[in-house]
Amino acid sequence: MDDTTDADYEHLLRGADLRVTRPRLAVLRAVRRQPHADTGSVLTAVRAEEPTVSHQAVYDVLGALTDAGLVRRIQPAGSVARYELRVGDNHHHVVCRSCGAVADVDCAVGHTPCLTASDSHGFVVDEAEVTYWGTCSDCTTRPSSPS
Amino acid sequence: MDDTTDADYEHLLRGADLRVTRPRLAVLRAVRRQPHADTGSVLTAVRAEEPTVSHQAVYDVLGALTDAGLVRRIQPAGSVARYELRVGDNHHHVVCRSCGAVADVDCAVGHTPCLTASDSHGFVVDEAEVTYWGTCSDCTTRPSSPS
DNA sequence: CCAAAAAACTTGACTCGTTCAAGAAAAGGG
DNA sequence: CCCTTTTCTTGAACGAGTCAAGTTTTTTGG
Repeated sequence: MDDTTDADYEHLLRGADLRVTRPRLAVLRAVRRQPHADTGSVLTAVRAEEPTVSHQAVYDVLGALTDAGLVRRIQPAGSVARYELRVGDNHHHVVCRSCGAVADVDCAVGHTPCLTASDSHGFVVDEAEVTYWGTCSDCTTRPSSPS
Repeated sequence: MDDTTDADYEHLLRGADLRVTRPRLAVLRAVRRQPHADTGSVLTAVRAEEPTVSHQAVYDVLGALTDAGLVRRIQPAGSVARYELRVGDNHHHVVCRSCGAVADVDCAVGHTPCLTASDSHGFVVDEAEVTYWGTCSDCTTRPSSPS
């Protein structure tokens, strides 16, 4: 399905004027394997392959990749920062109020749905982010039982 | 424009089965005066009227009022929690990427716009939150000049 | 109006995601 | 292969928010 290789990630990094390093490749692999992973999970996953990578390196890498537009950072209210590789396709997220699980949702309307705000108070708007809130199927089935 | 009195707030609180206390009234007044204020600002504003109120009380009160649906908590990525009195009218927010300023935006489509996600992966969705990202007029005029 | 029960508040310590700073190591151009 | 720049390691620090124990206030019922 997604057989992206390290060579592909190299091209991505170079195209963004970023040096190719082992920590960065490991972070990209980790985020691909676990979409919506938080920094801690990425750190754990990275260290499974590269045991010497520091937590600060992961913060730096995720920041650099986010600035370069190679990964997307989301942060639903009440959650820590989470990262994903799907970028530039205007998709949104459903978040479970009870367990915090996140899933992707393709935009209902198709393209830049509610993008044009009626009155944006002088703001120059460049993105509309939609977050759906609800309860995931696990939490619906098994009410009030923390993971 | 908004001449809500303490008596009105009393009714609101009692209607939500919450006791009427000086800290709660002070918090409601503070949030009315400064929509989108963060907890720290609310604390400062409250202490101008009630100097002995603890920071924990403000956290408790804002939590209780949020649970009761009397105030709404928003938390754009990269920001601390902010609170507002406008509740239950399905409005959204524009957030300035550079200075973090927040303004209200009435829903472009009118009512529950993108609410129906195309495929919600088994989630039971009860709310669609829209956040517009951009640059406020101040930051457009005066580029890269921190407040 | 007073007392008892429940809810709310004060105080102070603490957690944890994230950032800051200084120096060491690695990447890439010449 | 060396030099410059970027990136990474190490370790301390910051700050929003939470936890816990004990006191005060609100409310209800006598």
